[in-house]
Amino acid sequence: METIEEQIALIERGTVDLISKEDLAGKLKRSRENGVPLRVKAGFDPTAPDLHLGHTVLIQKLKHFQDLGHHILFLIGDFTGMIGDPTGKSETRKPLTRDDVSRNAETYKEQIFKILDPEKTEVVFNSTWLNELSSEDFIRLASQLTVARMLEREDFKVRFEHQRPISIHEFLYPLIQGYDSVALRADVEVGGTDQRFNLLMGRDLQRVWEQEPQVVLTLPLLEGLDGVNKMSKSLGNYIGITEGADDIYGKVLSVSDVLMFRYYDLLSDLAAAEIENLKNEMAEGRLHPKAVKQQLARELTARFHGSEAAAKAEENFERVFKKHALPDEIPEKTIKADGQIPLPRLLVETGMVKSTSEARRLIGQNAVSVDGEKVTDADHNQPASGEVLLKVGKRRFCRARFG
RNA sequence: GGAGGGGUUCCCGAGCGGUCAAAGGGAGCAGACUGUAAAUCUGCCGGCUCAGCCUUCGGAGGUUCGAAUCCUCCCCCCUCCA
Repeated sequence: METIEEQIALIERGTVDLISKEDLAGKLKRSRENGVPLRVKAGFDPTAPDLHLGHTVLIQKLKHFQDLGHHILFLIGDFTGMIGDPTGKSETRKPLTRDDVSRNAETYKEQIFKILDPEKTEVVFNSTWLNELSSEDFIRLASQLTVARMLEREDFKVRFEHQRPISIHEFLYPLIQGYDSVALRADVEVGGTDQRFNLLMGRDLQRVWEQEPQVVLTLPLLEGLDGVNKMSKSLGNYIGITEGADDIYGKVLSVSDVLMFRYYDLLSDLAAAEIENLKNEMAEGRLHPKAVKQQLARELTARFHGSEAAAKAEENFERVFKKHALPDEIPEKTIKADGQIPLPRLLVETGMVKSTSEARRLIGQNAVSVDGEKVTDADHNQPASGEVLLKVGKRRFCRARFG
């Protein structure tokens, strides 16, 4: 069994803030003594059930706690979802229906249980207790904090200074998130660095309710594939954890060398020393950057698809991009046509391009081949018999069968 | 309640009666180069039966030979004053 120090080391790894280590040590010690696991809370937005690697930074951390025997409270903010975490530009969201919420919750479970142990994870919804609060309760809650305290939050402060609007309800978000910790009697809350203020709010409110303040842990936001913006679905720079093995593998490999080590630090299960070692070997020219990246791609692909699928994805990748051969699985489409069919139309019907205009452009750009032969004439008519192999760009393949 | 500023193609943002499918940037796509990297360079980037045609500039009407550009009404967003 791990010593308290070893537990702290694992928990602390990769974190930006740990408030505070003393509190954590105290809680771990007490947990050990009376055999009661710590209650570890993390909140998630009910509207984005498509998890990507950015979310897994946090989930991996929860896994660490779980591995140490603690209890995970996976909170779905179906109530707070109505407000939306203030960013200054987001509007109040449309309330989700009960059906939406439960559907999204199922999707969450499907995904997080690829990493977390369902037996040791409790999924909770904050509407459960928040819907019970009366207007009076809300006013009492709001009376606990001052406007000045709220304005300490970076986002509010900046907007206030620039005389940009802050809606009253936006103040409620941190309050409510903090109150969730009270309701759940959380010992620890984990979140992104952008959540620091909200997480600390939990400590303040727990003190008001005469609970021991939770330990706050923040984790860095993972950069997306572009290496600049944070990974997010709306920016399209993400690797979804439900994506296929080939896609995950390919996307990891397309990441820049600088970003690669960021991913190593935040996502890999390798010990910090091993990562350091890889970095040195590469710097000294003993390891090719691509080999290092491939190792990461294998690890992450294997996490969601198993090592066998990861190995296969690597094989596929090498075959398609290095030897310019075909992937082992090519989507097939049956196309209705008699005699012949204009090539742009064929490309649209197979779903490889959005419009005939786009098809014409791509043909003009030397990006289209039929049965391995480049076609450069946009008015080309394809004889519609048997089947043909279509290729657009480097990675779009389709086998069209005429029927 | 009063005053003012806006809504343009995926995003930001120019345009302010014809030369506008609409500058510029970003994103995206393709080609070159590579390690499918990154960076860089080049091209594309509304649709179609594609040297031509059709549909776009918050919505609906109107003026005009001609409107994203002018007028009217409506919807929405923002700022300031109260």
